Amino acid sequence: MEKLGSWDREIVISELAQGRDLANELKNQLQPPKSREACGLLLEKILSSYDNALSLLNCMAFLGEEPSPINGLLPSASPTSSEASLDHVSKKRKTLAKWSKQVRVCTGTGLEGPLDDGYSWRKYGQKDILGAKFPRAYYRCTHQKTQRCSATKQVQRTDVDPSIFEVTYSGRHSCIQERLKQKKEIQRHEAQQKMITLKNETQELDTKEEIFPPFSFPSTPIESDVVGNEFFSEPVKEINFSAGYSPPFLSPTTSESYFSRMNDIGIDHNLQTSESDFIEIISNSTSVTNSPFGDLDFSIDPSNLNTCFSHIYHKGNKAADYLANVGVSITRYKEFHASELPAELKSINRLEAQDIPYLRGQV
DNA sequence: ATCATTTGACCCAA
DNA sequence: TTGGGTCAAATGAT
Repeated sequence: MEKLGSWDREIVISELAQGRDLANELKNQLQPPKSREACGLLLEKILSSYDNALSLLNCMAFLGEEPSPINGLLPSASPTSSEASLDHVSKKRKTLAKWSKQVRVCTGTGLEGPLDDGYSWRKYGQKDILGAKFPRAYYRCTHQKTQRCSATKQVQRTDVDPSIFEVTYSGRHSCIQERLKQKKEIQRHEAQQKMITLKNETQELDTKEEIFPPFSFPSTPIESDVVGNEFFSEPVKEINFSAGYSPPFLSPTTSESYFSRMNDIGIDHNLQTSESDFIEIISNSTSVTNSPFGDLDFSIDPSNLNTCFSHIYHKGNKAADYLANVGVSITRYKEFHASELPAELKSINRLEAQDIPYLRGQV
């Protein structure tokens, strides 16, 4: 009988943590109140995050000794738990585990709602169901043939509330996208842990800056070591991209450390978009642009950028050095805050090492 | 040309 | 026999 694997645990923890973070973000959005759309979108993401976590827990409960339905989730009527736990039907084709969840469609946001669950599916059928207003659609994993992935799902609009879809999953993914997804979830969790560590380190650095004021040359071996080792020479983790998957222009390591460091600098609460979304954006934009952070600047709220940049800029040499290394675009920032931009940055569109006064002589 | 979706036909368990 | 699930040819999209 299938047990709760470590990656399952990681994903559940990650989903719940994300839900918590999004809820916090929503709280911040409400004081002062922001757009209704932004709040609605956040609510959808929060609900989706909890849905995913609960689905996983429900699935695990179903596969385990005691199938106990979890709040809001509906274990499928077929196969029954007794059928699933008994193997005496050896002649019968082995029935796959099933689990359902209800997904609310978020209209007007451009999202496809229940169909976008992180996997790629191929529709292979649709049936009118007796007594149901809406037809049931049948999907199988896109990689069923190439990778023998047996995952399928059925999607049906509920009669009572057409904005809610019931999605019934059957079978587990055994394809590459599943493994990549697992890896991504684990990385996200690791990044969160790392963030906490780095935040603590930042507080130590803040204390040091009281001794070494901003915009001074690194004057001690200790400070240089901190800049060189802690900020820019982080060991590179190995990510193996399987055939058929094109790696992003920035390696996941780069993007991960980017956010870790952004958080390290202390601006995580000012970023409107979550770290995972950024990773998603980076991955998705590979075919569109070759420029690092090509479209990324448009994902950050300009008002937050203001805070980010002023915060980063005034943090001194380490932050400037860091920004120069990541090559952050400040086009968007300039559009909205040209008057507040430090003189050194006014004539440039992309922050480079030579744009940083303290680094100018070194490149 | 390739891949995805649509949809009527077919299969099979109940 | 019937309803639900799947197949596969036709069609559509890129």
